Formats: sequence, C-alpha cells, structure tokens
Amino acid sequence: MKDNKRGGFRVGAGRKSGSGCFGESTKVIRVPTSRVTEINQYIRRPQAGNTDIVMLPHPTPQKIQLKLFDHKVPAGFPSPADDHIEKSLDLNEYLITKKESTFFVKIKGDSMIDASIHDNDIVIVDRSKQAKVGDIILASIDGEFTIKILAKHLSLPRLLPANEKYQPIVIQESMQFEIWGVVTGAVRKF
Amino acid sequence: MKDNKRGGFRVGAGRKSGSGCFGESTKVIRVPTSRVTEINQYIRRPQAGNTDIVMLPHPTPQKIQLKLFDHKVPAGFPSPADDHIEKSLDLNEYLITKKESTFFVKIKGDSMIDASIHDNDIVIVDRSKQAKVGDIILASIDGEFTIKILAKHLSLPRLLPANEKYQPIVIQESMQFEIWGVVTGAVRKF
DNA sequence: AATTTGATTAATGTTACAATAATCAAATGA
DNA sequence: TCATTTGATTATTGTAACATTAATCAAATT
Repeated sequence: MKDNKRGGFRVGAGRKSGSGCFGESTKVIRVPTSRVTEINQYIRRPQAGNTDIVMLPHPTPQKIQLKLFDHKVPAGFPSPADDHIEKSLDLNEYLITKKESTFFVKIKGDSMIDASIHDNDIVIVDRSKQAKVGDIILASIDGEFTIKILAKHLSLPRLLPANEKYQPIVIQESMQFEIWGVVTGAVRKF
Repeated sequence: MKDNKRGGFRVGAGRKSGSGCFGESTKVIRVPTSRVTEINQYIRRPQAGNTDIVMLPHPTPQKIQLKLFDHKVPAGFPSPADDHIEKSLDLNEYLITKKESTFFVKIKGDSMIDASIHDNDIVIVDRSKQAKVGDIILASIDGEFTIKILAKHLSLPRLLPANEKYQPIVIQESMQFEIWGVVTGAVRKF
C-alpha cells in the first residue's frame, strides 16, 4: 500500500538536529582500546549532578571539603578519588596476623636491599610460620642475627643474601643455626 | 630505479604492532563535538597516576604492643629482663603521628622503586605537613593522583619519579595541580 | 660499514555506510 | 472531527573502509 503522497520533501521534515543523546553534533575520534569504556561512561555521565566531594582528614577541627573536578583545562575525567575512598585501615590488623607469635626487628645495613629491606626498616616476623624455601627469614648463625632468603643446597640449608655483593652462606653441621621466624612484612618511616 | 628484489613478503616485515603513541590498539568512537579537544588532551596526557585506593586510618584500631629487637644485637634473646635491647612497639603509633590528618594510599607500578616504594606498598600520607623540595608527596595532576618527589625548576614545581624509566612532570600554569600531603612512611606485606 | 631504497605493515585521522530513531503530514478509521 | 497509522524524510550512531603517514626490514648502493 505504498503511495507517493505522504512524506515528500518539505521544510521541517525528518528528525530534528540536536535530538541525539548529547544534544549536539558528534564526531568520531580514535582512542586507545583500553579506554573506550572509560570515555564512553564519561561522556554519558550526567553533567549537572557532578558534585563529587571527598572528605579527607585535616588538622583543623572541621574537616576541609576538597572539591574534585574543578580543573582548569581538561575537565573532570574519572579520578582515582571518585570511588576509591573505600575502607579504613588498621595497620596492626593489616600487618599482624598472629600477635602472639609476632615481633619486630629493626634492620641495620643494606645487606637485604635487593629484597627492598633498607637500613632502619622494621621488619615483622612471625615465628609460628613454617619457613619455606624462598621465604625471607630471620635466622641466627653462631649467635648473630641475619635476615636472608631461605634456599636449600642438598640436605644442608643455605641462606641467600638478597644483595648480590654478599656470598650465600651454607649452613654446616657445626654451626649454631636457628630459624626464628618468617618475615611477613616491613615498615619504614621517611 | 624500482626493482622487485627489496622488501617482499617475509616474517617480521613492516611496522611493529603497538608502536603507536598509545602502545596498544585503537578504536574509533563517536563523541560530542564540543568535547573532542578535551578527550584528545586527556588520552594523550602523561600517565602520572601511580596510586590505587585511598584509605583512612581505622577509627578504633587494635592496640598491639609487640617486642622490637635490634638486628645487630647478638642472639641470646628472648631475654625479657634486658630492657636495653628489647623495646616494644605499636605499628599505628609508630607510623601515624597525627591521626586526624593521615591517610593511606596504595601504590601501583614501579615508578618510585628507587625510593624503595614498590608495587602494592601502602604509603602513609600526612596532610598537615608542609611539603618541601625533596619530600615524597601525594599530588593530583588534572584529577589524577600520583606519588612523586617534589622538586622545583625555574620557579615551576616539578614532580620527579624515582625510576629512570619514567619522565619528570613539569607542572604548567594551565594544569590542575594540588599537593595533598607528604609521605611519611610505607608498609609492605610479603 | 654506513646509507639509501623499496616493500611491507601498523597507526591514525577522516569519510562512508548501514541500521536505527525521530519527526512530519497525508491517509485512514472511529 | 479527531486520534491513529503510514510512509517519506532526515539526524543519530556505531562500525567499516579508506588514504595518508610512520616504522621497520633487508637488499642494494655508496
């Protein structure tokens, strides 16, 4: 039942310009594949209600409100602060699993620098944990404490320093050798 | 002077995949005309961000005092009587000076590795401390959080990574730039 | 040994296209 | 008469295609 009498060219016919979801014309641009989702979310995000406010601690009695998205040039892409203030953190809870068997050791010197344990770092040692090959352990050899990576050489245990400049130590039967625990963490003050 | 003896099909010929300015494949997407410039700037700006989640100190942390030993003292412990050697320590107290102005940020990537800040470390940031040149700071650049070393060059602030593979960032007037605090410590779990 | 050259393939900005959606007015039907 | 349907028209929108540029390799040349 087609006829030629409906429609037809006439001014004002057809979809109105600006009736798309952006209310304006569009262009195609090329962007990295990994950021397609991010950009699509961003350009579709309601502009009006964009009032993300993050509260961060401040020494003054009343906490300061820091407004994000007040950029001068590129306006408001998703910021890490958007949804990233998640939870609170208790350092004791985070770093100490078993407080009954945990203690700290303050490190002197740079012999563990390749395991990124530095002079004056404090390491967290759990003496209840069974040391496995590859673990960073606190051991004593002939009455001296040392922090090393546990390896195994035939049947005798072997301690690898994390710093290449130091020689591995093969534990002989005659040596007093004791593993005091496994290093489970490290903390540092700047 | 054309001949058919150069080039020719052979494995490995031609431009390498991923050699473009994004280091990955691209796609075309349609965006509002008014935001083309903004998005092009955004996807091309230096990726300074090296932080992940932001956390606040726990309001009611566990109080755990554990023994602190010195790496260099001769083994013979535990010797609870010896107060000279043995101290005790609470990690929250040790690392957090001002709870009201402190928060935590998780590090992503290895841009600060020479400052011994590693992937997945958590750094402690004090917002009340005045940042000085040379300090490790948390800053935001155009909405992106980053941990960097604060420097100054010709009166413009500069953010230096602690890894020669990364480029310093010169802060221009046109950039949104804010210093959020000074990094006062770092913790790591093994 | 260093440089040039031509073939090859990826990157990149733009245009083209097809499918969908919105809009209008004539045609239809109550 | 007035609401609904219908067909033509035009914008939107995601994707494919294209042309130009850039990077890379190995043979040819200096």
